[in-house]
Amino acid sequence: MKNQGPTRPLGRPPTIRDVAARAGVSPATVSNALSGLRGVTGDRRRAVLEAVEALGYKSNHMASSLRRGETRTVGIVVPDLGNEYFAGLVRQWEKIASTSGFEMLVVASGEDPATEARRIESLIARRIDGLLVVAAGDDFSANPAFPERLPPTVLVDRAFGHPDFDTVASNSLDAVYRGCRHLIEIGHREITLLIASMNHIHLRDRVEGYRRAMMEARLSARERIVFGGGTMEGCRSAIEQDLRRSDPPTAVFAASFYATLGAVKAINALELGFPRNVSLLGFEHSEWMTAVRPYISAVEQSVDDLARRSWDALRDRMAGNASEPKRILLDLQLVLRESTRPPGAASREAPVGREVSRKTRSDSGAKGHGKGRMPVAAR
Amino acid sequence: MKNQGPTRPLGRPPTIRDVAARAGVSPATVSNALSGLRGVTGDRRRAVLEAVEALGYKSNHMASSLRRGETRTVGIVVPDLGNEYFAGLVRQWEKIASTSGFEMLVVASGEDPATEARRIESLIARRIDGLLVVAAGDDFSANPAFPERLPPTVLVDRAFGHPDFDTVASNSLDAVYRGCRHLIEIGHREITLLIASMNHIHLRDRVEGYRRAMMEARLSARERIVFGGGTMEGCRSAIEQDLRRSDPPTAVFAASFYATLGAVKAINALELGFPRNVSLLGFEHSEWMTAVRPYISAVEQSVDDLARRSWDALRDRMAGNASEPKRILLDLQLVLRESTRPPGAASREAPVGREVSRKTRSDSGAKGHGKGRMPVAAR
DNA sequence: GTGAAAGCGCTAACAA
DNA sequence: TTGTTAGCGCTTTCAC
Repeated sequence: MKNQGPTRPLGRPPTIRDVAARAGVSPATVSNALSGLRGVTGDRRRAVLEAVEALGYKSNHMASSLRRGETRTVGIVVPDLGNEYFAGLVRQWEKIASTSGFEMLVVASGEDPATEARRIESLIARRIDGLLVVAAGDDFSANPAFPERLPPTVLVDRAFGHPDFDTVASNSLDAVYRGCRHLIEIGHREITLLIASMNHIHLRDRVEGYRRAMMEARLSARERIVFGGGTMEGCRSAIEQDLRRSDPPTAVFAASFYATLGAVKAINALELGFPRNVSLLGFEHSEWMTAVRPYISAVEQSVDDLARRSWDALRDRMAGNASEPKRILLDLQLVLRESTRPPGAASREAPVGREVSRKTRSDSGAKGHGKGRMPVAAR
Repeated sequence: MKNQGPTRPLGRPPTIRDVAARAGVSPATVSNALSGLRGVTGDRRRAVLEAVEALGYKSNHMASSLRRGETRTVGIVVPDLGNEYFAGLVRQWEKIASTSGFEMLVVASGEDPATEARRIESLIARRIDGLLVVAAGDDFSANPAFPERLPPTVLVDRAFGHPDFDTVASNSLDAVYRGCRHLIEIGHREITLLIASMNHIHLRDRVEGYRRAMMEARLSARERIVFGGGTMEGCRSAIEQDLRRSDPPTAVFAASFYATLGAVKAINALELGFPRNVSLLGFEHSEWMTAVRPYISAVEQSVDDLARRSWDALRDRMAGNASEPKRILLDLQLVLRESTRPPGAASREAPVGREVSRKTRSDSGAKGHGKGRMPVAAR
C-alpha cells in the first residue's frame, strides 16, 4: 500500500516523511533539525517544528535504534523482583535511567541459572546496550546454555570478582567481621551465625568474617553456624532449633534479610525476652526494623551507592572503555539500635531512639581484603 | 561497506542473510523456516537449522518488530518501584510476561502525573504493545501534556472506574467496611481511621467504608479520621497525636501499608500496651506482620489476582477486543491475628499462631457497590 | 514451496 | 546547509 500523500489516514502515527512533506523539506532535514546534530537554519527549522507540532509527530525510537545500532535500553536481571532489597536496587536504577535517557527492560531469574540464561537471551535479542545483573550463581556465564556474546555487563552484589566482568558489591566480609566483633566486645561468647548456605561467594565471605572475629577473640571453639536456606521459613525453623538447645546462644547474628526476619520470628514465637535473653544483629534495612520493638540493630548496605556505582561502571563500558574488569567494593554500616545488648539479665538499658552508627571500613578491621584481593564480597 | 561474503567478521552478530547464504536459500526461506508460519520442506529446513546453529544466529527482535509493527513488549508504570506492594505486582507481571513471550519496560512515576506523562511518552516512542499502569492520579490522561494516543491500556489498583480504560482494583470500600464492623462487633466504639488523604478515589472509598460501618452502628458522632499523608513518617506523627489525646481511641484502623507501619511505630514508641490498650487493624500483607508480636491483623489484597486479571484484560485489548471499558473489582481478605482484641484491660487471650481469615465479599456486607456501580474501589 | 523485491521508519554517507 | 540515496535486519507480498 502506497502512502505518499501529504495527509495521512488517522490512526496511523505520522512518520518523519509526513513531517518532511508538510514542512516542504527532506526527511534528513527533519531528522537533523530534531536531533540537533547538524544545524538546520531558521526558517526551515521553524517549518519543521511547526509540522511536528501540527501532526503530533513522535519519533519512532525502534526504527531509530535499528538504524543507529543502539537502543538506549539496559537490561536488568535480578533473582526476585519482590525482594525488598532488589526492589530497592531496581528503584534506584530506574531513577538514574530515567534521568539519563535510558529505559530498562527488567526480568527475574528466580535464582535459577537456567532461567537467568534464557531471560538474558531474550534481552539480547532486543539488542540492549548494556546489562546490569544480580547473578543467580557465582559462575555466571559458565552455564553451557549461556549466550556466547553479551553486551557490556556489570555484575552487582553477587559473584564479586568474576574474572570476565566488572563487579560491584558490598564488603560484607568486613561488615560481618565488625558486627561480630561488636557482639564480642559487649560480652557475648555464644554467638550463632545464621546464614542461608555456603553456596555463594558472598555468603562464604560472611562466614569468613564471622570466623575471623571469633578466631581473633580465641572463640573458634565456640563457633556456631546455622544454615537456614534462602527462605524466611527455613531460617526461622533452623534458628528455632538452635535457640531451643540446652546451651542457647546469647546472641544471634542473622547474616541476610530473610535470616533476620526468620530470627525475629523465631525469637518472638519462643517468647524469649528479647534482647534481654538473646541479642540479635540483623542484615540490611527495612522500615519495620525501626517500627517494632526492640528496634533491630543491623548491618546496612547502601543500595543507592550500589546502584550508582554499578550504573557508572556500565556507562563506562557502554562508552567503549575496554580496560580490565574492575572490582568495586563498597563499605557497609553497622547500625546499633536496641536489639543488641550485653548478655545476662542485668542489662543496662541503652538509650532508646538514638541510633549509633558505625561506618565499617575495609582498612579498619579485618585485614588483607582490600580491592585487589579475592574473593571478598557481597550480600 | 558491503558485506555479502559467506563468512562474517567476528564481532558483528550474524544476520538472516548470513544464514541464508550458508544454507544456500533465500532470507525469506530462513524467516519462514524459523517462524514456522509457512512450511519449509525437509532438506532446506535442515540446512537452515544447521546454518543457524553453526553461525550462532539470533534473530534481531528489533528489526522484526519494526517490520511486523508489534514489539511484544508491555510498559509497566507504577508510582514507586521500592514500595513492597507495587514490587509484588511487578514481580507477578514479570512472571506472566516471561511465560507469555513478552518483555516489560518498567518505569516509575514518583506519584507525579507530569512525570508519569513523560515516562509514558517515552514508552510509546518505543512502540510498546500495551500499558499496565498504577496511576498517579484519578484523572489519569487528563493532564494537558498527556500523550494523545495510547496503546491498549489497563489501569490497575487506582483510578477505578475511569471512563476510558479497563480498570481493575480491589474492593477496599467493602473491606474497610467489614474490618470496621469487626472492630465494632468485638466492642470498640472509639475507632480512629488512619489514612493518607482524600485525594484519590480509592482512599475516599475507604473512608466511605468506615463511615458506613460507623453509621450503621449509630457511631457516626464518634467518627475519628486522621490524615497522615503518603509517607510512613507522616502517618506516624499524625496517629501519635491522636493516641496522645485525653480520649484516645481503643482501636486504630490503618487503611494503607504506610499507615499500618506508621501506626505500629507510633504505638511502640508511646509504649502503649498493644493490643491491650489499643487494637490495630492494618492494611496489606508484609512478612514482618507475622514475625513480630503482636502479629498484625490486616486487610489483605491478592496481588496475584490483581496482576493476573489486569494482564488478562490487557491481553484481550491487545488482541483487538474493542468492547466497552471493563471494571473488575476484586475481593479482599480480612485476616485476624493478634493485634485486634476487645477493648479494656481484661482481654481474653485469643489463640496464638492461628489465623482467622474471613473472605470479604461484595454481597455480604456493605450494600450497593457491586461491579456495575461507581465509584467503588481500590487501594 | 521458494525467491526476488519492497519497505517498516529512521539516519549516515555522500553529493550538490 | 540541504537533499538524495542507501541501507539497519527483518517479514511479506507477489510472482514463479
